[in-house]
This record gives sequence, structure tokens and C-alpha cells, in this order.
Amino acid sequence: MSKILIVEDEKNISKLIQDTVSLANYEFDCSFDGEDALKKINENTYDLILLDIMLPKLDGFQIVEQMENKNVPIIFLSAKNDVSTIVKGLKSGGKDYITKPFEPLELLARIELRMENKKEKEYNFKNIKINENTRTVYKNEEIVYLAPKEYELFILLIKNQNRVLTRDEILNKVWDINAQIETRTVDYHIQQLRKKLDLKENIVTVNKIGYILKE
Amino acid sequence: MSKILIVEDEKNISKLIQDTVSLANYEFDCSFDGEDALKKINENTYDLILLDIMLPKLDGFQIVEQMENKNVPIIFLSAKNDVSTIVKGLKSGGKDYITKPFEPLELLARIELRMENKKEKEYNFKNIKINENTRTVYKNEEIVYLAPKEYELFILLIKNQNRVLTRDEILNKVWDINAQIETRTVDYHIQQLRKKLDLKENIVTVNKIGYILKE
DNA sequence: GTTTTTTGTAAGGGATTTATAAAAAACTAG
DNA sequence: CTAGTTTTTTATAAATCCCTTACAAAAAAC
Repeated sequence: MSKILIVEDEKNISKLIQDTVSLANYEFDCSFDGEDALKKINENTYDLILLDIMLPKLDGFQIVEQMENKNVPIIFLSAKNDVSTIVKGLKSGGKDYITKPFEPLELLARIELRMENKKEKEYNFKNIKINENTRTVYKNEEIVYLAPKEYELFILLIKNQNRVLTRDEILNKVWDINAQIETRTVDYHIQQLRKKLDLKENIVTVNKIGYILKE
Repeated sequence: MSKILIVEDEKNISKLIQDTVSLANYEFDCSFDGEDALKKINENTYDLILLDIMLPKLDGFQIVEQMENKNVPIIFLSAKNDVSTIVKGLKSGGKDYITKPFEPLELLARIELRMENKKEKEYNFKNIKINENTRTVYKNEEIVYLAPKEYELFILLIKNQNRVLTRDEILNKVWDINAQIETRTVDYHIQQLRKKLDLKENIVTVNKIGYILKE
């Protein structure tokens, strides 16, 4: 889930922003002064920063200058509406500049616009991450290569976590086979997954029925 | 030089925009009604479109719907300042939405922001540097010459690092082929890249699917 | 407790897929 | 048209996949 940092010193405006981003189910952290914001930015990984300019201790521009990871998109959100400040904001790394008072729905639309790149079909299981867009599977951040059938089988399992999949169901979905053939093929591929992804404990055999992936 | 299309029916506003973009030495075309704009968009390649919403013949949203190349960035520029229209604009493909009356300098800053994406034309991978503007590829600071297809294929790979590219996807993007032909062409060019750029380890074959460039 | 069924696992091997070099075809520029 | 380059195809070697077999281990049935 995408995470936003809200940097805004006025409590009730911060609250309004929090409510707005919550609408779209974003996670968020809040910061009420510049120093704390900078600390949070450098210590965490945010997908977006909503940044006020006039702040205690450090102002928005100083934060932008001093932050380490320059790739996090920033939307300035400020009452300062003079052209020179807006232009400065946009040139200093801001992806947008919204003046207060703002309309929550417009803010949301502008947030989502900057987030768009990030939308990925991603599943997690234990220390395993699987990204369907890129067709990559990671175990502890390292790419694990899965053969075609293995990959399809794992997708099926992970999409049905904690649900027993019958052998028939598996054969249907991964092998496009309708007949009830007796074969060790499924067993073999289950074995491969258990091996490659350390899932000996997690892919549980349900005798005479099938398999279940569970934590 | 980057070229902008200005779509605005009011002559004097159009003139103001023209003067503004001229300040930054952008080339531009002008369109004063929707139909003409759509025609120009489909027949030319613009780097950015400044699009009014209320226009004769076709409105801005209809233009967006009907244009063929959906990748051209659009900035809406409209007197309509109700939230629902702004949100609609941002969600329908606009990269920004500026309300009239606007400040020329702010407009310019917002234009340059959207143009910037285009400037990011240098990629790095291991000891390889690739500059799209100059169409040069360096391996350890030394220029490596890549034939056209090789170059295009490498650009595709490097823009999709750590993402599996299917053979179909590759054929589509590099060869403009839609059919699923069986051919060894892709293999051959992959081989050339592996050879010329020492990427034997990094361009990994994903059996039955395609290839992935990874570190 | 024994037999039968089911599953785990390793190893073999045929079929499919990819790598590679070399030849043929298609371009390109002069 | 020609010479040189680029791209595609062909042919064969190599690699990979994944299905099967065989036997061990586990579970279920008797």
C-alpha cells in the first residue's frame, strides 16, 4: 500500500488532509515541523510527500534541499500564492503546487495523478514477493526464477491463500485439463515450489484432496 | 526543439500563451477549434498540448477521447474552475489543470515541469551508460556502436529493468509486429547485446516467456 | 498390526525452447 | 548498380522443461 508523508504545522489543516488521503485508503505519517519532517523523510521510504512551505524550524524549500532521496515526488501545499513562490516550488523539485484553501477532491485527484506510476499487482507471502506486472518473484529481495508451470501454479496458490485447492482444480487452471488423469505432475511442481521458495511448512498437503498454502 | 500545441479559441488569450511559451523558446502551433486541434494532434508529434476545454465543434474532453497517441502530455487551461471539472480533467489524462486567469510565469513553470520527463534521457546500467539524446552507448566510458534494432531493443530492456519482457511485447515495441510469428530474430539481437555489452549474466532468459534485464 | 492407498522425492529422458554461427535476404548510401 | 551494413532466416548444438518412473515415506483403510 502506498504511503504518504503529510507535512503541515496547522493541526486542523493537517487533519483535513489526513481525512482526504484516508478516503483513498492511503497510509500516511504526519509531521508538524520541518526538522521532524526531514528526519522522517530520510529514515523512511514514502511514495509521496505533501509539503507545506511555511513551517517551524525548517521551511519546505530547505527540506527539499537537504533531503537525501531526491526521487520522492513532492506536492507543495501552501497558502503562499505569489507567482514567484509557486514558480520556485515547481522548479525546486515539486511535481505540483496547490494553493490553500484547496478542494479536497482536487487534492485527491492531483495525488492520484502522481501516484499512477506506482500501481502494481503485487502479492506478498512471508518473505516472498510476487509482482505480476513484471512477472518476477523475490525471496528476501532476491529474484527467484520460476519455470512457466511453477510460476502459474504459485500464482494460483497465492491468490488462494488459506484455501484448499483440489488437484482437479489445479489441473484445470494451470494445465487446462478437464479429465481426472492420475499423474504425479502436480506433486512434482509442488515439490519444486517448496524447494525453490522454502515453503516446506507452508504448502500443506491435504491428503486425497489437494494442497493449501497457509502461514 | 520541443513543440507545443496551443488549443485556445479566444484570440487574445491564445496570443498571451504564445508569448509565454516563446519566452522559453518553445516552438508551437495554434488551434482555434476542436476539430482542427484533433486533426493537428493526430497528424503531428507534439511534446505537449495546452488544451482549453470550452471550444467550438469539439470540447477538450472529446479531443482527449478521440486522439490516437495517448502518450502526449496534456495541460488543461480553462476558465471552468469547479472541482468536478478539474477532477475530471486530471482523471481523463491531463497532467495538470490550470485555471484562468493564470499567471504566465506559473504557466511556464508548469510547462517546463511536464517537459522535464522528456529530458531524462540518460540511463545507467552497471558499467554501461546510454544517452538517448545523442544516441550513444558507452561501456566503461568507451563508445559502443549498436545497430538500429539492437539499440531499440536495448532501450526497451533498460527502460524495463527487472521486468520480464515477453517476446510478443518485444516484437510489438521494437518490430511493430502484432502477429505471433515464430522467429529467431529476437534471440539473435539479444545475443548481439549480450556480446557487445558483456551482458551474458544480466540478460536472463525466461523460458517460454521472454527476457529480463537484471543486475 | 498389516495392507492398501496416497504422497514425497530423486533421477531419467523425450520434447520443446533457446543459443549460436553462418548463410541469405533486405536495406542504405554513394 | 554496387559495396557495405544490417536484419532475417536456417541449421544444428545446447539448455531447459516437465512428464514419467521408481521407490521410499506417510496416511488411511481394513
